Amino acid sequence: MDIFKENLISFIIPFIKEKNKRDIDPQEAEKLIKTPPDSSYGDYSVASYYLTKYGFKGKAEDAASELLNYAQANFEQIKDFFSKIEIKGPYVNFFVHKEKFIGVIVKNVLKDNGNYGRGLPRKPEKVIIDFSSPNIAKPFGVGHLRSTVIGMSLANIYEFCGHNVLKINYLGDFGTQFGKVITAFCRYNIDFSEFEKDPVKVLYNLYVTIHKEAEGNEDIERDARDIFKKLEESLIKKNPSGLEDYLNFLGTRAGFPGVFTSALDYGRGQLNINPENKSSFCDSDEGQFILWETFRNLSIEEFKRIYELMGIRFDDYEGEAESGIFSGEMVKILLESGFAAESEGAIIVPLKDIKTPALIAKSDGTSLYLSRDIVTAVLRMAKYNYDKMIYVVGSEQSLHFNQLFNIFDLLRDSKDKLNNNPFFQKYASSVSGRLVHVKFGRIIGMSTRKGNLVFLEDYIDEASKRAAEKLKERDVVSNSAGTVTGFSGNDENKKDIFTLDEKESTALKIGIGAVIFNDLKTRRNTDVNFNWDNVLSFEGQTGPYLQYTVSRINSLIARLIKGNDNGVSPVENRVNDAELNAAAGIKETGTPFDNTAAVSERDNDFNEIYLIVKQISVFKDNIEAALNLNEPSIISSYILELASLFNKYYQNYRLIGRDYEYIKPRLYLLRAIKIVLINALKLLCMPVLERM
RNA sequence: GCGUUCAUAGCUCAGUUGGAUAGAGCAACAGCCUUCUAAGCUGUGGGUCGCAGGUUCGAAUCCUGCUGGACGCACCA
Repeated sequence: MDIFKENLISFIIPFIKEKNKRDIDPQEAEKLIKTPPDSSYGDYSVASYYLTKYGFKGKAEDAASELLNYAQANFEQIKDFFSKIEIKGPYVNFFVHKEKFIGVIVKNVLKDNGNYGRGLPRKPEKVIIDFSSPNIAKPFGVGHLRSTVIGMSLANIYEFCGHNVLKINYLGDFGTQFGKVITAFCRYNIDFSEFEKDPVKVLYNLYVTIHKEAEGNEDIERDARDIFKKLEESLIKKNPSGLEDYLNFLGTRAGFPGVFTSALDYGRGQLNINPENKSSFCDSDEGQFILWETFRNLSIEEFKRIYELMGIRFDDYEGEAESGIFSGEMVKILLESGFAAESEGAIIVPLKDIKTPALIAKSDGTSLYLSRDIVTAVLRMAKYNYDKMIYVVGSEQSLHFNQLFNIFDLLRDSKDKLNNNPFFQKYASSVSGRLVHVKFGRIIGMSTRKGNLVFLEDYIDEASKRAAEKLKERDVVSNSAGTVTGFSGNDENKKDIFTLDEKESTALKIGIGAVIFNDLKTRRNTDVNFNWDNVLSFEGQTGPYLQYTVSRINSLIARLIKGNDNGVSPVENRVNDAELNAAAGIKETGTPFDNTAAVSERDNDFNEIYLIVKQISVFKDNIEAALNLNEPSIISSYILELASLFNKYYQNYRLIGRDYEYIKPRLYLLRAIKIVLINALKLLCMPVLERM
């Protein structure tokens, strides 16, 4: 919120208090202030419909004219900030002092720079964001991309708003599916040279093949389950400590041997498996365990390479295996305390709101997705004592999370039943109310030409290739004078500005930008209709458009500072407080404003500049909305609008050739726009380019 | 069948949480580069906000029903 709105809020509070005979705090009063749909109506408005909720009797129009009378009588109090008040039907519209508004906002942006828009919550929370979470032995597909970019963006947003964020990648490294992969690995012939080159792809193909074969073959399913059972048993045997000791360890962080505290601590497996020694791995439980470790590590290395490429970082890698170790013990506790019951040989937790049984153990006693998630939430509570934990997972898993959350509600509501297991009770009963499922829609209709799963890397490659083509097109521009190298002019600045390496990395960043923004631009809950033409078009509401806008501002600023050949003197490249204040028309001491505004209301570009600055001023509000709704797309829409406003301005008003006094405040404005664009792009994990 | 979720321009989507005249981008058409990067800008056309009721000063937004789509529903994750 800007100081103009703050001023208005404290201005109307006494009025409402008097009429309402009741205290009203600023947050409540803020809700009365709306932004009119068109700035010609004013900058802020109070719709009198709302006033009727505060003790005003009669028609809204009458309340409006009462407010107008009050405002006019006391105009003195706000005259530094507002220039005009108008009434239009039931609306009372306030017009800010635009020159001052521009000055103040631009100055704030330049002063705060990378921190512009940053917020400080009343109470910083410890927030765990669990996202990406790919399955090992499967390639990183576009399905995981959504979780990855939404999660990473949310992490950035929470951090920017002052919370303590922990980014966790919860690897799908456990379960019957690995029984299947091991079965397949041992059953089929492996092309080991291929396996060395791209192990994850080989493992994925094995999984696909065995999955198909298993459809008409009960034996394969059974074998896979058996192998998984032995895998889980081996893991438990290797980690003999009980849940109680482990929770105590996590709670106190005392030294504790034996159990993994991070997925990266797991064994590395055996990296030189070959046709000669393959059967020695397949034939023993220990060997199969080593295979599992090996597949895990190969996958993690592959994931890390892709994260690196996209600029994604995690604070911790965890794995389902860690929770799998303790799943059996947890189930036992829930059975003894009466939360769980046996049903058809398996163990379930009966829930009153959800009919679908919540399965927490299979009939063979092994763990399930749900049971591992229960354990994980408890382990993390001991480890981190989080205030909030966000799962960024597709909406198709809503039922799973509803079951999970309902189980923790039960554990809280009937926590006395856990009295016999205080170590478990301590953590499990406080989980409820802190878990959030941030779900997102599916990506529909994405397939390769062969109709298969699209690998993320191929997707990025495709986009980068397209970007490289566009960069190349710009190398040679033909015009009426013939063919010229280097954009459309003969300015030395622009000739051959890219080395070959630079061109390649630029194309890659554009490609990544296109891919990421395509996923973050729509509200996360809607399914994304995938369409190659849409993704590979870089015009309009796209990532490259935003990156281009930043590059364009850079280029313009550089030219303004340098001056040009037409005898225009260069503009000084100085930003210090005195300069800023002068540019903003602000006196540092005494009254907040003086009468000299740097951009004048008489300038023909004034209104466009004002609209840009107005958009800049609501950056923080948008970040807060994005945080409250866990919705990065709010920021996407926001910068698209800002970029569009700038591009319109750029196209319609020319700066080069104007005199110094005219250019200077606009140079500050350009810097402010750039700062906001970059801050926003960073929140969306978009690569920022200096030039393109 | 039960549950979750969605339906806004030809296509892809916004829509300030119930407010002023429903907005963008693609695509189509007509323009704008010897002067700040045309991945841009300007203009034109394009709407029964799925359908029917209800709630009230006021509904794309809230409630009910219907239609249509997506997803989920016992030992996968």
